[in-house]
Amino acid sequence: MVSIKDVAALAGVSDRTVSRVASGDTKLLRPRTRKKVLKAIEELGYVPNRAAQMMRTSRSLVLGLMTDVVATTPFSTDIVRGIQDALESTPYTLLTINTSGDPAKEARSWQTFREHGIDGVLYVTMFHRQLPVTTQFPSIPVVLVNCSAPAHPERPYIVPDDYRGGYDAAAHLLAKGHRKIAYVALNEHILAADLRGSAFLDALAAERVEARGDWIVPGLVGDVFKDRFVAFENVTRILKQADRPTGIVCGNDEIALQCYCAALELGLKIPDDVSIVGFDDFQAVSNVVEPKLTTMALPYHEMGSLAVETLVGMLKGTPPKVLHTKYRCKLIERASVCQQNHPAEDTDLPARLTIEP
Amino acid sequence: MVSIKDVAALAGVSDRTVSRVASGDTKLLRPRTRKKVLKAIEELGYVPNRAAQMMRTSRSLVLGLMTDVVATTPFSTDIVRGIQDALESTPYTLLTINTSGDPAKEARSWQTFREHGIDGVLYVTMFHRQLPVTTQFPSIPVVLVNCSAPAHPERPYIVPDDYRGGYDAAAHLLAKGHRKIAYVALNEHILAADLRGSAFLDALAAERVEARGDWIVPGLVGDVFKDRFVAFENVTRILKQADRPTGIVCGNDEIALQCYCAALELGLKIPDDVSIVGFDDFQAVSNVVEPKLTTMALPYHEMGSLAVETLVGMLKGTPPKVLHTKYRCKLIERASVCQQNHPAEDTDLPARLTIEP
DNA sequence: TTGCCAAATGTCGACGTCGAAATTAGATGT
DNA sequence: ACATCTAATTTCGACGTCGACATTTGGCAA
Repeated sequence: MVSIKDVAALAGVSDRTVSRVASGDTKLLRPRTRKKVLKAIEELGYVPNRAAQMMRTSRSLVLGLMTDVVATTPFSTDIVRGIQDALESTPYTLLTINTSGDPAKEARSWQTFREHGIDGVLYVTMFHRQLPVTTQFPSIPVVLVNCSAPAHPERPYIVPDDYRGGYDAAAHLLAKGHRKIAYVALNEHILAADLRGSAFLDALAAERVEARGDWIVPGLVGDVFKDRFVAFENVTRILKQADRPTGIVCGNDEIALQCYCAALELGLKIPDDVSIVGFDDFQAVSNVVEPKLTTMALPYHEMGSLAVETLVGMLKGTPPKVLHTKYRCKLIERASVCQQNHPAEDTDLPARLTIEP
Repeated sequence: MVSIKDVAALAGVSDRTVSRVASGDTKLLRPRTRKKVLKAIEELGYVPNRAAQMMRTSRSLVLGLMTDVVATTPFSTDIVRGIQDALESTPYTLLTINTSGDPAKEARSWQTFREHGIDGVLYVTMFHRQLPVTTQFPSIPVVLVNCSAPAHPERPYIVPDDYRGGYDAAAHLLAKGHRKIAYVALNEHILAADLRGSAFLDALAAERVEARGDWIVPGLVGDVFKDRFVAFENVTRILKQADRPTGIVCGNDEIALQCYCAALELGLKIPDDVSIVGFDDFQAVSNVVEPKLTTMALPYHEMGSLAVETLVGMLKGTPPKVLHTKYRCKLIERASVCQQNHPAEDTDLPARLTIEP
């Protein structure tokens, strides 16, 4: 391994001078010396040794990415992409560990991070959720992404605004004139399901539209990670009714995909007979189905970038401006929703609606 | 930072003894001493310092994962999962860098790896492809995954057997009695498209089944990473013909999804009117569409594991048993293919077929 | 009890880097 | 030419660990 000393010998200067050149310490260096050293570095193919730097400075310039299954799962890979993209403009590198959601493995991972002298950690979960109070964090900077830790209010976190996203998804159908709207929910064990579900109800209530109980059905059942899709059956049943909804809000894009299958198999046209709104903008589905899916995009990429920005800021000593961020979702309008000119008899609204602004 | 010396002081032994305990060097240690040191380690929360270890031993116990976009793309995340799972049983950790396919970034990444004293590298591509001859590798152990480097025949690689997969996919439909089979191809710029495509033709030829030119259509067009799906239009056109195929082999599962949309919209039943075989077993699609998709699974997880095994072996000094591995694909039978009892008039086969075994 | 040997533990130094402090080179003014 | 001052460079040492080697300990046979 070629070290700073080899370079120094070749360039005819002291090792300390080489160190200065290598770390871009331009101020106290004569251009002539600098050039001489640069040439020697080039010639020998010298690369600084991070381990040695770290021993000296006790900073590793490595960040830890701890995920449950995010990094290996299709859905939230955009968080990772956002993180990596943002890391580009920093001196940090990323050490990735996947815990598979196993607490024992998580404990071991923290230890590994400590061994590596990780400067800070991005703790990312696949589903938007609250961490159990038992979750412990070591005393290094950590930014939570897609999850919050009620037991650790001092830890910054970044989550999507699922409530608002759910609200806006329903509102979109309402704005397009739909009044008969079904909702196919995510797995009830997920926080996002709760948020989006109650937002759906609130959005309908705000417009004085009835939320029919038999039109609110689960799309996924069973334990998280072992759940089963049931959207197809449930939606098929609903769409077979003579009086069927003209629009469906789905808990995610896979559920929307099952709705597509159900609707199409029944000979219904999308969006004319049924309009469908997805959630997640999971491109492998949303941009492939025909007609293309209108869906609520989760701001994963931005969340990842913001997380890096926040963490790097903390490492510089700048506390985050906003400790807890709820990132807004964005509706991606494609072709699965149409304007609904609902005939009078379809709208079963209280008269007072007419005096609404 | 609590070091080996602090522990030594507390336990009343020399630092060297602590070092031995910490590295699990059981042989030359009295159990009593060991226990004493272990207690001190526990008490102080000592964690070995990898940077120091590395300086001493000049091995980092870190592997580099260099990807083009794999880690951030839904399709081949199983490779990463396979890698991470296999890493579990080794002392290695993973430093991840994503090059976005940018050669400049790739060069920088190699440098970063060198700085970190990476012991070996897993070089993974999203698509099965051949690396251009311009691709350079530094002189450390590297295992290529999902790609090969004709210019570097000494480098081990692990790729899927796309040809055989394509062959078996077509053979499956043939075995089920289908004789009128269409093929919707991947983007022609991808190596896998080539392999699977020619395998399709060979499989049909082997059974003396005609491969109709107008039933072989692209499913994706445009530059890789910027391509556009055209399977829907193309398949719709084919399925509208009076004489239409009873089975379709698809270049991947997303193309299969477009076939679903096309077939269902035309009022055709899957699998009774059209049987469909996908490729990739991209679960977010294959296990969600209704009926569930029969598809050729790429052995991504196994490829990742084998890559780690190979690399770790190389680091131990064991050269890989097999330098270049083609991993077999596996057909996942679900519900999108049915037995086809083709009437005599449908088969337009040369008479000599009757004398085939 | 002594002597011997293997087992157990200790001492020392170097890995590559950079902070602090010390030294030298170069510029400026007289 | 010389003093003075700043800019540029060098010297020195320590970070935590473990390999090589040195030393001590404990057990056991004579």
